[in-house]
Amino acid sequence: MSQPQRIQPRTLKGFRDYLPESMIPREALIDTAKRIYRSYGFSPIDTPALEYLEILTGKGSEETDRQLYRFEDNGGRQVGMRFDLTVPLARFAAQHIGQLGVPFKRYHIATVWRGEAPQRGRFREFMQCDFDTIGTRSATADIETALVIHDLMQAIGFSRFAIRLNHRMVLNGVLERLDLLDRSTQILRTLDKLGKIGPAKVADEMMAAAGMTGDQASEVLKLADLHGSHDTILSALEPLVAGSQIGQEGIARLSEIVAGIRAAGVDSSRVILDVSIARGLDYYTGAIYETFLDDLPKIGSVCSGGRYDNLAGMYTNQDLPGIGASLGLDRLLSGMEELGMIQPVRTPADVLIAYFDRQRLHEYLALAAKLRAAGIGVEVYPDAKKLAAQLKYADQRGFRFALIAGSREFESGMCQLKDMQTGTSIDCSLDDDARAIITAICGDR
RNA sequence: GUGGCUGUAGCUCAGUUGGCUAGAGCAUCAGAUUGUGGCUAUGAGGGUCGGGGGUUCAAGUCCCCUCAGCCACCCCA
Repeated sequence: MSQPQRIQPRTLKGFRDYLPESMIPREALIDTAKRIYRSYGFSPIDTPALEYLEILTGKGSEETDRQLYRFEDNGGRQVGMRFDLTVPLARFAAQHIGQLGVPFKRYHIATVWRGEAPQRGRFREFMQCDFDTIGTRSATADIETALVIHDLMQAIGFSRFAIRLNHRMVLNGVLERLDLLDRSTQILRTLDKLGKIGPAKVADEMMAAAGMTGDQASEVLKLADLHGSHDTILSALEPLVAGSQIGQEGIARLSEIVAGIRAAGVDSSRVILDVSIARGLDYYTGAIYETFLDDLPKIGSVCSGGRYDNLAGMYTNQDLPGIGASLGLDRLLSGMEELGMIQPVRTPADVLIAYFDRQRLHEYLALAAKLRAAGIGVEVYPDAKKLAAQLKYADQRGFRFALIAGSREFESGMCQLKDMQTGTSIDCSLDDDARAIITAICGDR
């Protein structure tokens, strides 16, 4: 008799399992995002994980094409796994916009795949939480994008964060004045590293990689020296874009957005005009957003996005401008963990009913049903093990309450509701549809 | 894709210039008069030392390859 050949249980590089203790906060975050998106009228959509390869390739840089998971399906078709949610949105919009009408607001929370080198907080399979408004150039949509980010961050539980706002037209205005517009992609990508490598190295790289003169580099870097109130920065920008109509328009647009955000009641310290953020992606054409945590600036932006014109030009003649942003779910979760914002809970239920008295299973099941009907999560322990073991189980999983009812309790019509955190228990009547238990639990919320 | 660092139990690690059946803490499970968890002692399970090859009388330890993780570049969420 030979031992059966065991297969080593393992996951692919850059792919992960999620245990309950990480999945519970993850789902909570996703639920919060959905709630906020929906509160602004964004509707959910979904698209296939697999697309025809031609849909996905050639949309970003060479780099993104290289990172695309691609293969031939069983029918001999060349297919690829979606790399982000924006390209599928473009295809989706080109295909369905006739039925949807504009403006169209959607959110899309789904998994995407990129075959790049994994690092901390970077994986080959990860989730994006996008929301976008397409079919309008209105500044209202730009304002609303910032408001969604703001509300979302607050709903998640952050008070110390800042949304950094910029406009590509301002950047392009500066480049136009310096006659550098033809190299904007390279220059902006370099500028985007400012927070990481500092102005001196950015200047070096601008001269080396984009062939700029030292004067040109320092002109561009003046953007980074602008600090202060929104009005201060906006007026300081004027000379930097002098003579550029694009730049003028960008400034006008930026001030319109800032004014709108303020009118909606957002504390102005939450929105910072940072005309040095550029975002690496070429397709942004207007407002750009990045969101940083005051307490963890080095983890980078946790919610980013911007305006792009001509989203679906590759697929349709219809003119579809849009704006949107994406919550960096994994980055945010690791940040929250670092800040101690995540409770170590391994159960979604509130109460564990101990299976105490072997004869009383049906009473336990009936009681559980009553509590569930009141919206309380309840687990009935499956085995009539000794109470200590069941309480230990409740403790380790993070149940907030244990409900203890043996023959003694049933005889008196009462049960013990034990608060696992404090260790104290209160007696609750079992009569009247367990009303007493329900108020004791819900009153605690 | 390029470069650097790392890889011993589920987790954090020890393991002397290569030398007998590879250890600890935490975690897990079991039991300590079968009605009360977190603390305390007790016991048990769990490792082909990431995998493969080589050098050697002898490899967790040295060499090569490979896989995986971390860091930087690149890019990005």
